[in-house]
Amino acid sequence: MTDTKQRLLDGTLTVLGAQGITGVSARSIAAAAGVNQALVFYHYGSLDVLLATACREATRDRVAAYAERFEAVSSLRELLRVGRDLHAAELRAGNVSVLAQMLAAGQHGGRIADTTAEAIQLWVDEIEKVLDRLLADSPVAEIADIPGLARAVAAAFIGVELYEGVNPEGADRALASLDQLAVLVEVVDELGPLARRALKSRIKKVTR
Amino acid sequence: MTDTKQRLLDGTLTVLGAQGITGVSARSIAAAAGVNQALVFYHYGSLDVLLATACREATRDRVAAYAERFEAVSSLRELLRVGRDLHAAELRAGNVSVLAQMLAAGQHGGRIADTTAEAIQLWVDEIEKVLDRLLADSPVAEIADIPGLARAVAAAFIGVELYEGVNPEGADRALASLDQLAVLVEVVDELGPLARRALKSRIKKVTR
DNA sequence: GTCTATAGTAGGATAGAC
DNA sequence: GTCTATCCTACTATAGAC
Repeated sequence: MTDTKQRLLDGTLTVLGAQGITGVSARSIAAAAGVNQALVFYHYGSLDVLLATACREATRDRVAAYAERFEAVSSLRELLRVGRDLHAAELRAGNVSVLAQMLAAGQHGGRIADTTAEAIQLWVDEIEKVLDRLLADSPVAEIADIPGLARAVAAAFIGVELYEGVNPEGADRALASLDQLAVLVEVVDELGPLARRALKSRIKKVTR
Repeated sequence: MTDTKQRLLDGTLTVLGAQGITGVSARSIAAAAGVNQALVFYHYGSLDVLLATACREATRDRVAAYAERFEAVSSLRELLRVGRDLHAAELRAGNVSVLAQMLAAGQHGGRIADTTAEAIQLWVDEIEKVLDRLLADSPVAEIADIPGLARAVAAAFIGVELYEGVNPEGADRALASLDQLAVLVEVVDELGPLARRALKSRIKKVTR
């Protein structure tokens, strides 16, 4: 990967973070990268390809950077904790909501949509592994589709990232309330075997 | 409200739904509205104002249209049901994710950000009323900040709307898993007074 | 209120010198 | 690989006729 190609990828993330998808252009990206505008097309052929590549690489990097922390997660509250740390770190780095911006841009098919779906899947896979591990013995696993739950968690996280952009206090409050809720989930999950058996039988009755 | 002003508002929603925020321009909106491009500026002064107005009005309309259904909700599963119906109806109408598109566009302050925050608040207020009612006697109310929870629900819903755009099957699966999860919540919520008291005391212990 | 016309600007993309 | 220069298109916004 030549220096310029990489600078263009970095520049893409910079612009997405600083101005959002509406601020993206070959010129704005090249300016952020400190290179000539024509090089966007020389190296990537089109803006779409550059955007898609930047999204894919950035997501791969972030997922890899957080893989260890995901592996160490041993409760739902910790999973939320990792999510909040991730959120805070991205905020500081200015890389906020790159995925969210790409999602908005990719609502109508095409390369951007495909790439964004793949990028989200990288996160979903990580979350799914964690949920599999955490919920294996839980009543939750009896009734809920874990891969579906992982998708819900990823989508919800992206929604909060976007919400943060227009209402930081509201987003913090939302995350705090989820943390409080996670306490309840853990308490339920730590019920003794007797209560748990009662719970499972009730679940069976309701879902039958 | 003159006919043309209204047509421009409708046209704005059409373009946002069909092409997303990146497809928005005075020309594309005027074309969708079937009016002259210059009228955008005659009636609204700028694109930003038109976008903000359209978002505000559209959200007001949708919230008003669903107010009755929200009032009738008597369980978390029903709340989710209303959300899914809303989601499906907007999908069919092509009005999908107008709020999500505006959120993406409003990530960096300005009129769009303010208007979007206000629009989301309209949904949050409705959700909060429902949660207040549903969770009044629940252990959840003991520990969780209901307004915060309402914000989390609204943000998560928007995230799923966006996810739907790039992965419809994934989004459906996510919503289905939440429905399954809601069963668990209801079962817990319907525990007898004895079990509930035990739960509350455990919660006190954990949160102390 | 609505139209045409247009000034001025920004952006995608390419050609060709170096 | 990188640069300048440029073409062409699309956009915002305004002026002025009707």
